Amino acid sequence: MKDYPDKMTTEQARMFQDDVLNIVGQIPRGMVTTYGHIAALAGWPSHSRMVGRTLRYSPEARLLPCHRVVNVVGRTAPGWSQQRVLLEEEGVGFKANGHVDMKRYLWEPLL
DNA sequence: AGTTTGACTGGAG
DNA sequence: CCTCCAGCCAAAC
Repeated sequence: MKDYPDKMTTEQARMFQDDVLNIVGQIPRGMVTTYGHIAALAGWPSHSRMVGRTLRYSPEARLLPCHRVVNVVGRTAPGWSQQRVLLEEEGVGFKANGHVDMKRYLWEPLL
């Protein structure tokens, strides 16, 4: 029994990236979600890193609220200080350590 | 075809 | 709370 997922085909990778972008477009204003949640919702729970890569390099991501994606502890993306500003503008609160207060602002997409 | 690289994650110290 | 560190895995080298 396979207890690990199959390696992605390039076709599956393409679909995964489409799903990621669609999911990001659904994050409500003033909320955030995580790379892991998005990967799981797209059907590949172990591909959180690929979610990050998709948002970083996909041109379409520019048109989406990708600033609403943070890591599992509420950490904003490395080298993108504007992300915090954008989130605070829509009311997302940060803790003293510079992380999003996930207790209040995490949006968990319905499966 | 082998190695390195991350917008990641969970756990250890 | 913070800093490694191992595991992760498609992509880029």
